[in-house]
Amino acid sequence: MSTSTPTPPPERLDARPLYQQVESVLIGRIASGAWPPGHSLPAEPELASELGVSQGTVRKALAELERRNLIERRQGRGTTVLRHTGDTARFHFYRLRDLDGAEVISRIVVLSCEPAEADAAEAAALKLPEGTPVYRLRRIRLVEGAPRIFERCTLVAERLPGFHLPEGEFSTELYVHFQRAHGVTVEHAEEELSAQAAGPEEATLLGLEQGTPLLMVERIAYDIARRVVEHRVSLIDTKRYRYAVRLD
Amino acid sequence: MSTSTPTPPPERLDARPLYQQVESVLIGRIASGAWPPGHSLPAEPELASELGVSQGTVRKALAELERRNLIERRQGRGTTVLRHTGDTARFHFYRLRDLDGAEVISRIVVLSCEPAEADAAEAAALKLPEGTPVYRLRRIRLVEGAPRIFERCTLVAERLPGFHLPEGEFSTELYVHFQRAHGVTVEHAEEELSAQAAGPEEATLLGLEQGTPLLMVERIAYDIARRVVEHRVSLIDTKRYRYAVRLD
DNA sequence: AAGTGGTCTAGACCACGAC
DNA sequence: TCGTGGTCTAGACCACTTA
Repeated sequence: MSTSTPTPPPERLDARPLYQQVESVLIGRIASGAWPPGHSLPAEPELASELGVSQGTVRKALAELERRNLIERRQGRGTTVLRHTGDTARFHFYRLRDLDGAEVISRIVVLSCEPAEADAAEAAALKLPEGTPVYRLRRIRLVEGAPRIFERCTLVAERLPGFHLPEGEFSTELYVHFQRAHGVTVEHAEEELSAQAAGPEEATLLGLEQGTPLLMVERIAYDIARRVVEHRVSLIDTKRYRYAVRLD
Repeated sequence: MSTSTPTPPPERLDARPLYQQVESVLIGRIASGAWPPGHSLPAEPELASELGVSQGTVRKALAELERRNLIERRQGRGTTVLRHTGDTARFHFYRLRDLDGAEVISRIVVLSCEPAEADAAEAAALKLPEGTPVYRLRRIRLVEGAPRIFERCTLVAERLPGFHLPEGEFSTELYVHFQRAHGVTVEHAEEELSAQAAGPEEATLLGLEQGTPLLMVERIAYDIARRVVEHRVSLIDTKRYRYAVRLD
């Protein structure tokens, strides 16, 4: 018989490298809540034998999860699923700095919070059909007592069923609340920046004259499974602040 | 004699892991020009035996260089030092997009280019002493024929000795020129964004009324050795454009 | 002292690209 | 066909944390 006939596709449904498959399994356990924030993962050799791969392959998968800020690895202590604290949420998603480069501390005041259906603009931004159930939030951020940022947030209701703000808790960072109350971890976001003149509403709320230049930041936030969670428009008075970016 | 006395510091001048030391050696060869842009690196096993480490250690160092966009690795072809093309320079350092998210093509017009000494503001931004020799550049970027961006660039003369723009070549991306003419590769940059009202000069050059909101981008650019190379202030008319950022 | 992740090695095999 | 980088394994030893 012919020995030159190559083996036909041997039923492999997994063209991806092993370490990427391991990565997917681990992400699934985190995203599903099987391994909630704060959970300690099994040791590397244990994971390796459970999944039937070598420790090196597990390590490569864990390294990628660490790069994505989903887990924390510490020599001697083990590997744990990262918890969104106010600090980490701000560190990753709050780029405002003062003129000396120091982090800007702000206090949040919620103006309104109500269920709604996505209008045309929101639907386009979220890439969801018009009329999709959402929650609309309007907030102000005060820096040293003065209103400097006006935010309109649109939350995807399907991702955050029964969303409501904790009683009297106005100042919680949204992403910390998403994780605690809904098990939704915001992993990354895309932003588009431009300069806009303050309109009547912004001018009043921020105590500025109409036409004052404001930095407009339009954000779309995604969860671990890369599903869209939120659309947010922030209008920032940057007279005394800067939005910091690192390019590489 | 006592066997419990630990060996005293055995003359180790290299507390860092081996793969980081390998990384430093390779970066040195690139930064020094020994391996110029486009150069093909020795194969991994060859590098390993030359440096007296295992191939795995070399691979870990190369992975980090690849992450920093200094080299390109291709299965079957080998590893080469990356060359700044107009495309790569723009991809990494030019974040402007139109309202559909498509890249914005611009044509550069140089208004002025002259040697000078750093004034107080420039010195502070570059973290160099006042009076440090620099070159000052003023440029306009035209999008579809219309002036949309006004840039003031301050170049550190020490990094770019004898800097001058190629004859008649007004439209070259600066970072491509830096690499070709001076062997200086810009690796990363830090930017601070704010909204500013157009002043008289910007208004005239961009054909706007004074007071029109502009996006101000202040950039500091660093070379491979993380030395400061350039300070740049860009004023952008964002009526039809957005500055795109990804957070993670 | 025990257990964890971090480093380093050695070697097998695979997939891709150039010749 | 050969040489390259990509994947995967197995195992040794180190450094850190906790108890």
